[in-house]
Amino acid sequence: MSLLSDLPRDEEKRSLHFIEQIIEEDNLSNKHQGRVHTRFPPEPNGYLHIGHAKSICLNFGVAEKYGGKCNLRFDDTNPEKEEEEYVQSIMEDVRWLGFQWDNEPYYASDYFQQLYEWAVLLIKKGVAYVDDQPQEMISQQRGTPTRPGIESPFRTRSIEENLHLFEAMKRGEFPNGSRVLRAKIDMSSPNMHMRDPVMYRILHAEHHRTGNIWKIYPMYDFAHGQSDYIEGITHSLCTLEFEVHRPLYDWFLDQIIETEYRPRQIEFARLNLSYTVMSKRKLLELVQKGIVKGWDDPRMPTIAGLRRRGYTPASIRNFSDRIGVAKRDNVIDVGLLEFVLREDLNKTTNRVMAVLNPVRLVITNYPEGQTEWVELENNPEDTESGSRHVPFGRELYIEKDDFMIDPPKKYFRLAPDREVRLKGAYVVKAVRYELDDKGELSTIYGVYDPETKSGSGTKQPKVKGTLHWVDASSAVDAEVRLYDRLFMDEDPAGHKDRDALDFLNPDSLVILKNCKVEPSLAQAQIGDTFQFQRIGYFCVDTESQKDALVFNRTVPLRDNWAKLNK
RNA sequence: UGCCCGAUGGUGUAAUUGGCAACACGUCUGACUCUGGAUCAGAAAAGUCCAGGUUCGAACCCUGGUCGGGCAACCA
Repeated sequence: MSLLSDLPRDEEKRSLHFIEQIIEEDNLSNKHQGRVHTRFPPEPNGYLHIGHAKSICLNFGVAEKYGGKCNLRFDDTNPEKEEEEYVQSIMEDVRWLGFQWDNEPYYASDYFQQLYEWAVLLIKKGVAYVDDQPQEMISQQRGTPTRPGIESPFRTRSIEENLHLFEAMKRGEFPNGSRVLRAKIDMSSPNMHMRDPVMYRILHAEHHRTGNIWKIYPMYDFAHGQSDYIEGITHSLCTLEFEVHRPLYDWFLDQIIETEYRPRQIEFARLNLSYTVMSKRKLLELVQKGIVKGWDDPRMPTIAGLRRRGYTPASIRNFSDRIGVAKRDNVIDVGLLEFVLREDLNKTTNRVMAVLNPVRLVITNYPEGQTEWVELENNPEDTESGSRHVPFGRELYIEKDDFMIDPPKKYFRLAPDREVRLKGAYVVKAVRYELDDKGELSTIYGVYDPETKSGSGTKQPKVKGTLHWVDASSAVDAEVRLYDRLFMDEDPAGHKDRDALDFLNPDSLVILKNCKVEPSLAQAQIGDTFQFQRIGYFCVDTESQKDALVFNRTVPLRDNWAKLNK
């Protein structure tokens, strides 16, 4: 009978977060005739980040769950900060995450005329007035949280004068900052936002959509609720810092609404991620100071950065799902983000062989000049993925870390007189090694057992370790960029006396130029993702070229050996 | 020292709205493994910010504190 019983079984069992509870109560009481309409309202003044992703998943997710709609609305009421470039990137990011907004994108700027008319209405009702005072004066008169404000001398202006002045403001007859339109509410309200808030300011600036038509622009508070109202939004979800704005949101709506319908603002806690910063201001600073290479630098928590890093839309949606929605401040361990990423990539990406820090391994009893093609599974987690053939020869590259002259106990890899399995090929034993003039390991010499070929069916010796390798004669060179967290502090922006930039991780990017990858990777396209066997997940960077491959490390594999040695 | 909001294992989120505090990540064992990955089995870890009260029974209701966050842009 109820909507509840229409939900799929597993959804039904899962407990509802507080916003879903509100929606279901509204549906039960038929508040909006069962209608659910949300919106994601970014200001186009920067790139979207993982925190926005939470909001996107929430707004679109809730709409989808209850058979409703979700609008994309650009909150573009401040022409001085907003740009078309950001509009484009935001649309791209939302689509990439896998969401489809209802209709065309909406813009608060589409409502400028309507908003203006409502402002005139408020003046006529005697609840808005033009203030001629300079900004500093108005700010002074506002008082403090603990001391009431005082009323502006222009507060009692006649309606006619207000109308004329506001008209003149609109016509552009006054310079920036010379006058504002204010709501006449209560200068002694304990809520600072109710102390005659500014509704309109004069801005002789070019707007990215309306050009130079408007000389006055509405403030957020005078635009947002009305925009929601115009679009028929039922549940207007925003972050906690807008909680104190809610009385004002409702007050403006009270002035203009004649219908029973009205949107409701509901606040939830924004996402905080450990070891990173999330404010647009800080992110912009990282870009402008050249600490990262741009908004889409793979170390950035922006959607664009995560995408370039190799994150999948599904992993971000799962993440958003697992972190939940509540009202208490939170700091999510970045490890959770990495967990959902690996969870997704493990199931979906093909395994390939790549040696990041190569050292030569010569198999002395393998025929010189011979190459054989060994078969390797593409993805043991996905039976559909098939297999491929990879060349194997007398000279190979293996990982420097996979050989130790004097290994500790529990080291399962290659060492003098020790045997390991070369993945998909043979068991080899190291017999001797050479050092270069700097004392660095240069070549390992070993012997293989022809009887031990993978898949040959003969009974195999037990070896402790399996190594990845690349055939030296056919290996392809590649550059690999190892990314790590940008900050070494768990909460870089959370220190009163220190700047987040004090905690930068000097090793957040390590570039490896001499990597050897299996020949099939020569065909890899930008954006392709792989698991480099035993190392981690990697993707082809946007800067990669046909004969100058560049891979980004998306996230390393879990590594118990590394943990043991910590 | 005004107003608003919040407080549950290390982290995050639950608790059928007053009925044995659960799930996930992380941590630690062990099994398995031609990825020290994955998978599987198990363990430790909170007695719900504090103090009172109501109740047969309180994480949940009441009172008073404590701590944390937000609010004084012509930003959103």
